[in-house]
Amino acid sequence: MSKCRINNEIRKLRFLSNEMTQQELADRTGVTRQTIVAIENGKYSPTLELAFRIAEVFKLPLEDIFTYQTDDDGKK
Amino acid sequence: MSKCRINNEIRKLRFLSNEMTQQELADRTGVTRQTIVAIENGKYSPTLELAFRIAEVFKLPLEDIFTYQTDDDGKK
DNA sequence: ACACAGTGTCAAATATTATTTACATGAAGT
DNA sequence: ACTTCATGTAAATAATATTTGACACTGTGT
Repeated sequence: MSKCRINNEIRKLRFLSNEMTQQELADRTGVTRQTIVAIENGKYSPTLELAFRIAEVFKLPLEDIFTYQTDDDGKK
Repeated sequence: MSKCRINNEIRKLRFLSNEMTQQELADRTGVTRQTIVAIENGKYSPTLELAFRIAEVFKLPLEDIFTYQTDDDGKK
């Protein structure tokens, strides 16, 4: 198919949320800090469930945090 | 925390999409039919990546297909 | 009766993601 | 210099998602 990737705004959103630390986001989503680090840095993408929990912390729709990039998405 | 679950409208959407079969959705998302069955029937939730691919097939935002139910979600 | 398409399920194997533990760096404060 | 805090990384392990292959059930058509 295509090399589609998932980007996320977690790091940005942490800082906009009163500079929330990785540890706090980890606590609030029920995972370890290392998991947050891995996701922020694109090591792998989270399960749908974790993605929803993160979205909930920031009180944003999931797609405001994670974006899926397709090839035909014509971004220049 | 809470027993939060992820529901999906895949089965419904397949029928609304010209009665697409599980096999066709599987082909279009690059997974096996068993994976689609398991997700439709709530055996487990897909990875974020697969969720995005499914959303793409139906040309709908991810959150129109998968919904996360929280305890405090809109309950009075 | 027979074949076939669509679906459900099950078990075992593989792939991917999550967790733990531990160590490292830089910035800020004492 | 020393400590604390936030962050990055790596390896081993646990947990979950996905695949493979098989078999069964129902409805439809021949």
